[in-house]
Amino acid sequence: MNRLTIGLKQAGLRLTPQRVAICKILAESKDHPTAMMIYHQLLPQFPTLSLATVYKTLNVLKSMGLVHTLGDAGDGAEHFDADLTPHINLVCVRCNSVVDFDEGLIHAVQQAVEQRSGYEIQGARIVYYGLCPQCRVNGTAKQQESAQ
Amino acid sequence: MNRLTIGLKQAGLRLTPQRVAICKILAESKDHPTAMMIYHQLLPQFPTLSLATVYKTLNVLKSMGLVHTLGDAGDGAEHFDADLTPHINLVCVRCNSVVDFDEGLIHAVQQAVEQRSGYEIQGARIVYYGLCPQCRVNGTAKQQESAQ
DNA sequence: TTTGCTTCAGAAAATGATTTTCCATAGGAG
DNA sequence: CTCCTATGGAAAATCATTTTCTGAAGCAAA
Repeated sequence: MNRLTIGLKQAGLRLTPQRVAICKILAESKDHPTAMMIYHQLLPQFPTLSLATVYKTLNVLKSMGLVHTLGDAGDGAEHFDADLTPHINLVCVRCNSVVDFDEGLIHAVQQAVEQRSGYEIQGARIVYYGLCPQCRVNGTAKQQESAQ
Repeated sequence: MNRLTIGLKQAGLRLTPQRVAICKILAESKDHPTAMMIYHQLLPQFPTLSLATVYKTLNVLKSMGLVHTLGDAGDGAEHFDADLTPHINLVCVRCNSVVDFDEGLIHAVQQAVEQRSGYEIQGARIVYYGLCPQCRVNGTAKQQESAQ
């Protein structure tokens, strides 16, 4: 029972096994999964699981503001992030990995933006993309040819 | 002849009228257009223009690093940004508008990230989303139902 | 428990953005 | 002028995501 399932319950939605499982993956994973990744991860456990169910649940969580979307990481699919604390995502353009990164300065940035722009800020998507340390070293051929 | 067309030429690509026109729109527009928006904007001028041509050109520019992509702004389509200087994009979740915002602090953020993460940073996507001042005031119904 | 209403998962079809394929042509090199 | 490659356009293909429809629970009230 984590923040996500509690949120669903408080909203009056049913805690079905599928939803609980999806929430669990989101809450525990550090790799910012896509709907497809969640689907495959749960298939052994729920052989009849439908991708539509995953998408529906993710959209519910998103519309409730319980998860954020990062946009695609070069693989053409939407990545989800259950970590709502302001943080930076580092995307490697070669291996398509996404990792979190904490940088205290961004709190100040958000404050400044909020005050100077007049926007009512609901969320942020701070993504830096480039080569991760590992791919910088490997330097040569692409590790995965990407899914484009 | 702007930075984009020069870039295409230097890469040995032909400066066709279509490409020049697409570059022109990218270089001049402030509203971070999608492929579809560019397509419609050019249709009067090039009645036989194909969406595929727009996408191909945009992908060329993107792979050359001459434009950035912002991810979708809530309308399910990729938005392009020809302004490569580090800046913030503010997305209004109600009217789907995208505006630039300058905040000096982000230079320091990027420096810090680069040094502490070990990543070779090639670009950034810094998007804050929420309600723009106008939509905060109007408060009620959606202004535009999306740009499809 | 039984009745009736509402929500949900799943399958399949639909949608819509983006990409690919194929072909005729325009431009440049020699 | 001739060859060769890059290009635009039309149409088909892809692929992620959404919608529709249906039957099966879950829940409330009697």
